[in-house]
Parts: sequence; structure tokens; C-alpha cells
Amino acid sequence: MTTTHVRTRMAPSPTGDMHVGSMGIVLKNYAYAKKHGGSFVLRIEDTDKVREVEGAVDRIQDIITAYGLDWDEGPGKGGDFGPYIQSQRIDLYTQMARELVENDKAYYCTCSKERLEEVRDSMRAQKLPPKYDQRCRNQQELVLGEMANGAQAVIRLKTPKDQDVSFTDLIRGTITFNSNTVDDQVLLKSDGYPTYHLAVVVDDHGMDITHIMRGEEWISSTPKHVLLYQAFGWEMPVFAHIPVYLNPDGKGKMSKRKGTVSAQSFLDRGYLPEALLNFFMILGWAHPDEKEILSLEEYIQYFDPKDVSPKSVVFDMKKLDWMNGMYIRQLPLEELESKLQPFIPEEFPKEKVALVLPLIFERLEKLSDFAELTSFFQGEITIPTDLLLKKSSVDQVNEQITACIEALTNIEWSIETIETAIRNLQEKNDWKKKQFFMMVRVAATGKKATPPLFETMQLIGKEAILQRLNQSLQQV
RNA sequence: GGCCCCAUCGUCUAGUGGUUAGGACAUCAGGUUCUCAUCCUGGUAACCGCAGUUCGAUUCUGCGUGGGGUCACCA
Repeated sequence: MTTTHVRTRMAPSPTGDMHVGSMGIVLKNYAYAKKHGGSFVLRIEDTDKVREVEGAVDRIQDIITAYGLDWDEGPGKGGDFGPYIQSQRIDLYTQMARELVENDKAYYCTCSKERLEEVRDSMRAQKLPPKYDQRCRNQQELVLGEMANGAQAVIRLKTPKDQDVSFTDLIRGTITFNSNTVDDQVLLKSDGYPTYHLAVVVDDHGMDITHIMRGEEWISSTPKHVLLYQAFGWEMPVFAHIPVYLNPDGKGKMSKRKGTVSAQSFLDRGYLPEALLNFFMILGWAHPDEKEILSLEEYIQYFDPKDVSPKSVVFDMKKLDWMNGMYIRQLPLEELESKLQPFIPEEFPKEKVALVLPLIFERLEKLSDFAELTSFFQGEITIPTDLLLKKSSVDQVNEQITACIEALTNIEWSIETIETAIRNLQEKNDWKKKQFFMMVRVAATGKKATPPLFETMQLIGKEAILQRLNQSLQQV
């Protein structure tokens, strides 16, 4: 069937902050829907009341927006397929689960958690994959009796025996599992909430989702979903399982253990949303001409899930840093200034920000580098004496600083006059250019790497420069 | 361990039954320069292994190896 409309979705659970990997998946779902003039749906999968985190739903919405993306239907937007929060759809799932039982596609199970644990343990002991032993599957009368006496029950999928379960993955082609490896999955929990597996299938179908783009970690549970589509007699959507991001060391999928992974944390560390998005775009996918700096519009134009590489990819922080720098350098300075606001230290004079930016913007890899790069523009600094004396002697440095103080004291303070004064001194005394300039730089800033010397000195101000020169003089 | 997926420079990728296997990041060297950064030039660096198909395989097939994912009344 050819779909004339495309509907994609992102279905996060409100159990914490959104992972960077999830944001990469949001981007793909968003882009593909836009490409086809379709809709991107946001659905909240809050079926685990134990793990639910207060405020997480708001944070999910905020972070998607902060990255410059948006959804067409979902919380805060409405839409024709609502509600978009699963806890508000419980009746639907209960009804669908019962329907499966009635059609002999599912069954009640009263096994206790303890018994299930024992079963799994014994299977593990026999080196078999841990699965439910299907005790209740063939004795429903007994189970119903237990339930009548007040026993708690769940509803399980009646997985067919020895049957190929296949589905098409846009990225990998056909994937087939044998149903014997598929557990009799719990569909409806004893607290009345559905499990993920029931809820996604019911909702993806009910919300008319045409393309499911989700993380690769879902591949192994997809047969359960396929079996459910078949049990309901529903047409399956198209799947595209997006490879996971691996830790920068290449070992295992990106996780908290090896660094901060929330989408929010990258913003907090001074990465621009545009750069992040661009980085996600080219991780595991390439523009036809291998263009790497791409706008969202260009991405939307060219992106197709079938072109996504099937292999998991290392999250290369170095390349992200490079890309972030590219975006920062592209920014009009006024815009950079406003984006920089949260990263400007309180003690840094506001009026000096705009003056300092032309000097440092191309040295900024992340917005958070601002503090470090501008630390010497105001206030007290420490001047490393050993740097002052590098490639020279105490006597000479003494002489040089003294001469600088004298030459700078009575000039009108401008870049040109400073430059003239310093250059004249160097030429007149035939001092080694590199040594002398570096010494002045260190005396003026305390650092050996700074923006151009004269501009920097001019901005620091005459009074402060003379003070620092005197400070240096005393140190040598 | 079972099941599933994957395999081109260190990393992300392009690519073809016959190519000097291309690009980007990183790295190295040089240029510009008062340092750093930017910018410009150039270099090092890859088809996992073994069979098979073929006149010819990096490309197709099988096996092996390696990596990843997953095995809950969590998503």
C-alpha cells in the first residue's frame, strides 16, 4: 500500500531526562514527517507508575522545543487521535487485552512474581534462555477459579508455537525470529496498566502511525509487536530501527556511567542546539554530496530512513566540538552575545561583552568557553613569573617592563598608539620579537595564549595594564 | 549463554564485479602571524579473516572472528 500521508511519532516515557540518542530519533521522526507533509506525534508512555518522575512530561516537551523541534499532535497541542498520554487511555488497553483473551490470542495468568523468579532461575541454571513456563496457558479454568477467589492476574500473549515471525526494517531488510524464542509477554499488568508492548501497538495503530522510527534496542521485542498486530488483524506500520550511539571509547551504548548523556546536559555545556542537531544528522547518515554542515531544511529535503547506516555509531565528541565551533563562528555577533548570556560570569562587566566578542568568537568552541577565554579582561589576575622570564633574564625583563611602563604611561589609549609604542621599543632596543611580545602578553594577561596583544591591552584598559606591569615588575 | 543485528582510515562516512578506494573530524608537517585560534597547503592512515562464485572480488554467497543490542507485571 502506498501511504499518501506520513505519520511518525516519538513515544518517550516520563522516567527522567531525555537522552541525546532519543533526541537524534526525535529529529529523524520530525524530519521525515515534514519531508512528506505529514504529522509528527508526541505521545507520553507513562504506564510505569513506579518509575515515573514528577515533572518529566514538561521537561520532555521543553527539551524538544529547546532543540528547535516541535510536534504536530500531542500534549499541549491536541489532535484528532488523543488523548496522547497513555495513562488516560487505560480503558482502551483493558478492552483490547480482553478482546485478545476472548479470541484465544491471550490468556490470564495468576503466577506470583516469586514463582516467575524461580522459573527463570531454574531455566538459567539449565543454561536455557529465561522464559515463562506457560503454566497458566493451558489451564484457564483453574486460573479463572483462582481469580474468582481473589487472585491477582495479568494477561499474557499466547505466542504461537514454532512459527516464523518476520517484519521489514527499512534499514536492514527482513528480520525473522522463530516464535519459540518469543516469551508469552505480559500485556496487561496486575495493576491494570498495560505493558509497553500492548500500549505501543494499540496506540500506533489507533493513532494511524505509518512509520515507526525508534532505537535499535527495540529490534528484539519487535516480534512481540508483530504477533500483536497479527492477533488484532491490523496492518503493520513500517519499521526503521535507528542504531544506538556508542560511548566515545567505542565500548557499549552511551550511558550515564560514562558521562552525562541527557539532551539537556549538552545545552548546559555550551553546545548550540543547531550544532547538536547537525551532528545528529550526519551520525550514521550522509548527504548525497557528503555535505556536512546542513540546515534543518536541507536535512528534511534529503533524509530518508532507508539511507541510515545499519551499524551503531561512536558519538565522536571531537567532531561535535568542531561542528559547534563552526556554528559559533557563523553566528552574527549580536546573536552570539544573546546566546552567551547564561554563560557569562556574574562578575564580568556586561558592557564589555560586545567589545570582547570580536576578539574571542573564533576561539570559542563551546559557549561555556567564554569564562576561561575572558578571565583576564577584568579584575585581579595572577601572573606566572616563570612565563615572564621565559627565554630571557631577570635584568632584561626588568628593563623591558620598565620601558613599557614609561612608554605607555603618557599615551592616549588606543590600539594604534599601544602598538606603535610597543613596536618602537622592540625595534629601538633590538629585543627578540617573540620573547618581548610574549613577555608583554604574560604581564598583561597572565596567559601565554590570548587574542591579539594590542587589541587585548586596549580593552583591558590603561590603568589595569599599568597596574599589571608594575605587578610583574615586582615579581621578577 | 540463547536469539537478533552489524563489519571501508583512530572516528563518521562515499563508492564500484576491474578506481591511484574519495570526503569530513582527529592527527602530523608547512604557510599566514606577536601567542593561541581562525584561515590556506600538503602528508600519514582503511576495504576483519578464510573458503566459494567469477577472467577478476573491498563489492556476491557461506563459514569463522570481532563488535553491538536484547533476554521484567521497565520502557
